[in-house]
Amino acid sequence: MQANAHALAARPDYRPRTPETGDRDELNLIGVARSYGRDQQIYGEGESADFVYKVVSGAVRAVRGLADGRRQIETFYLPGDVFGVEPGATRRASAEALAGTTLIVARRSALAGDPDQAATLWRHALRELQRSQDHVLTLGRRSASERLARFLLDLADRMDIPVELDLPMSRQDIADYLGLTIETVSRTMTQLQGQGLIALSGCRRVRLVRPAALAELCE
Amino acid sequence: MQANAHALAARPDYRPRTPETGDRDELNLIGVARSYGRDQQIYGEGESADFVYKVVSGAVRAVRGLADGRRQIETFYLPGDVFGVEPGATRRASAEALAGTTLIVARRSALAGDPDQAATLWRHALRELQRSQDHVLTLGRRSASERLARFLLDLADRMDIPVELDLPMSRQDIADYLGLTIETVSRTMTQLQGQGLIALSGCRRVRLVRPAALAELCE
DNA sequence: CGGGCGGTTGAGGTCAATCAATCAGAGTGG
DNA sequence: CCACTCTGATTGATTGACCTCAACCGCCCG
Repeated sequence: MQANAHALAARPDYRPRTPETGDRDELNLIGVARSYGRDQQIYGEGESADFVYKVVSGAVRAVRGLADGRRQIETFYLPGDVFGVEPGATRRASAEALAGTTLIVARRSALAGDPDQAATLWRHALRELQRSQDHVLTLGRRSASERLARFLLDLADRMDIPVELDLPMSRQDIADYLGLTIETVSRTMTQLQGQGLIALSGCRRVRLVRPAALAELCE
Repeated sequence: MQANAHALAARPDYRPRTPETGDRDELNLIGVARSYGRDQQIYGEGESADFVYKVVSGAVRAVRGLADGRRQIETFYLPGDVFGVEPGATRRASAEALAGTTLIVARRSALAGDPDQAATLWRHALRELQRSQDHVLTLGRRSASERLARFLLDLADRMDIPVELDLPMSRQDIADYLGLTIETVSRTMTQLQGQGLIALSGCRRVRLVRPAALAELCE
């Protein structure tokens, strides 16, 4: 259970992504808390989309798979994030806990009535759209090191931890998020370390030594 | 001016993208019509986001540029599509007409009052999120030929033209949308033609000869 | 006929993928 | 405490898909 589970304060940053939106706003989701273990599925592709979720602690990945086994992680959800709103009635991706994770679960239909909650849900969805569009830019036009630099900065920003971060996901997850292979992620990580931009202590613990230089990498 | 400017009928398809959402719903945007010439900018990155738009005829690209000149097209807007809703107060991408294009323009603030229009706007945004997520999957995990096949099928589906389609965009636009170079797009196009999957008559006119085989390509 | 623009084709280079081996850490059991 | 194993991460060697640079083509228009 971490301190900054939600209500992250707005703050200046070397790479502010959404200066005009302030920061994530609170959705006081009325629902029950549920806990999930490592790699436990929260819902699967094709299931009916009856619930929305809010991350209290832990982290979640949204995954889509191709028939031949290729896998793309669409996004990671961190504490404070709301997810599970779909355009249609069924899930377009599956959601899986990265580690011990607790969520608040609410019926989607229960939110439609409250205009306040509906508006907040709307803002969350637009922010997810924004994220997805950033992701498109990253996958379409960036090199491996640019992708990784961006990923680390983004994660640090979202977790509200300026320099020292504990990756909640495996190398494979990072690879599937960035459209790379696990080997390339690993190589690029050590390469960034060699350039003195980051420092690794154990494969999950990353210190951003020169965040400004990292930011420069992805312009 | 084409026949199917909006209100595309729901119909079975070899690759239905959103069976449960039916098809795009009508937003009777109250506003003025405006016309734009080829490559004319509708709005630019960083400008304030006061208006929303609906495509009546023609087509629009949403573009983001990196400092070194790399360009990513986030999406194309076709007749019936609504665009211009942003998470924040400023534009995150610029919008440019592909050819002669007419739009309906409305103040965003004017829509907030009408709950009906707000709900439709909400659905459009969710659909755009879905598109963006499909785009992520395409860019992250697909080969050049898979990307192109998917692009052509998607376009045919959206324009409601089963097999014979007139591309409203240049090779460069396609390349910037698919995260490829113009040369690779060109080569892949002739390769698909060589395999008998498509037929080109002039570089803008494409006939999907074996759409099922194309669909198979992207599984 | 010549020029310009968008598209195609070709040759060679590069970056990330693939294939394969090794390493590090966590957990288990003797 | 020390093997032993299992899983995830790293490193190395090679391949291959796409990019880069460059020439050429075809069409439109003056």
